[in-house]
Amino acid sequence: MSLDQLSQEEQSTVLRVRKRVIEAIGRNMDLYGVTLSTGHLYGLLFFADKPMTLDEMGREMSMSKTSMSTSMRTLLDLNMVNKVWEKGSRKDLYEVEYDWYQTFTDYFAIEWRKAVETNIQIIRRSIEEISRMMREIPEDTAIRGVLEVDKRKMEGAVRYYSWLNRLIDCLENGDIYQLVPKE
Amino acid sequence: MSLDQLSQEEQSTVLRVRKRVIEAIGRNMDLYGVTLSTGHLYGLLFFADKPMTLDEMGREMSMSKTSMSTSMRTLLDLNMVNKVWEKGSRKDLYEVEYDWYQTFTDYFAIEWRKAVETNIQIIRRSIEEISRMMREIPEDTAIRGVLEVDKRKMEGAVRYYSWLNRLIDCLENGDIYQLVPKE
DNA sequence: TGGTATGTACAGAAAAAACTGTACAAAGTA
DNA sequence: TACTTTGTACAGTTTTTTCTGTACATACCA
Repeated sequence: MSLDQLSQEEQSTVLRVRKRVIEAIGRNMDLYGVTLSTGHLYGLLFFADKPMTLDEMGREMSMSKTSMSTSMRTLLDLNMVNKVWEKGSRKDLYEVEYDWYQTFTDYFAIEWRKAVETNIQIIRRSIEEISRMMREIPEDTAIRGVLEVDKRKMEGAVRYYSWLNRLIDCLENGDIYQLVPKE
Repeated sequence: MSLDQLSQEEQSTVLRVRKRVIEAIGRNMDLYGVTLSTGHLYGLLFFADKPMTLDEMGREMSMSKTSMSTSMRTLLDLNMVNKVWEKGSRKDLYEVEYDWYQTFTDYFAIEWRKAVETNIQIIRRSIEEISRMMREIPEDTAIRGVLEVDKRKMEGAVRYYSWLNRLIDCLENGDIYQLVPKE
């Protein structure tokens, strides 16, 4: 059901309400590391009654096509919007992922998982290196103590990262809903 | 145990290993919305053997004191570092919060909670407004359909936010460790 | 109380990021 | 095949953010 079937006054009423919500959603999308204007684009798409093309968005947003294109790329990479295929149309169509639980999960599965994996690898390698050094150093020397402390700190970090990994697993496989049901 | 008890060579070895880890930690701190250089400062503090003052950090970091001051403020606000009081010293002392589980929880309790609360309030108010409008509009009109759809979308959002709120509760009260034990 | 050390506010400079317009590549259509 | 249409790469511009240095407020000390 499209907006242009409505009277001028009705349209502006609906748009005013939407705008406030779009603003609110967009403003907090920096938690996902996306730009305010990308957030607005997302909000626009959230209220769209059907998948939209870049041109349609441009009509409502006063943004360059290039900007919109890169914004959509960002949102696609985060699985926050989906590309929809419609035969007969050459244009790309976008629609928001309305399953926000999934969106939340994907964000962690994508961004946080990536960070965790890199860090865990770097730290493990560093622990290895330190252990190797320690084997070649006599006991009760100053450097041994320093290495010991550093190593312990890094081991703590690895333990935390492994927990975070398991937490993300629980998001992905849905176990989290046992503890925190959708309602 | 301080580094300057060690030989030049030993020091450089330790510093090389640390630097790689600091780099890794700092690079991914953008997930918490903090700057790369703030991340480096955090990393420096992570390996420090005792709470540090701004001047001590300045000696190792080549950053202006102002920058460091604001960085520390940011990290304090996120509960990622703590201010330590040591009598006899006029200087502020900072040390990292080594409980990273707590750090993770606090981040959500602070940043995400804030976003959720604002959005939930704005959306609830908008739902109210729409409901009020609908009561004054005859059935089976075009605008009613539009309002209906918008309302349903917003109700979905509220449901998600309430879930997120409960998830953050579970982080704060520790219930999360039933599902994902620290090990 | 005056003197000194310490952290931060503020304004301006530097750096980074976001945005735009053009030019082009890719893919569909006749 | 030539002709469109559509999305994106890229370089340059604008905007935003981060960083710095100075000036100042605060708190401690003698």
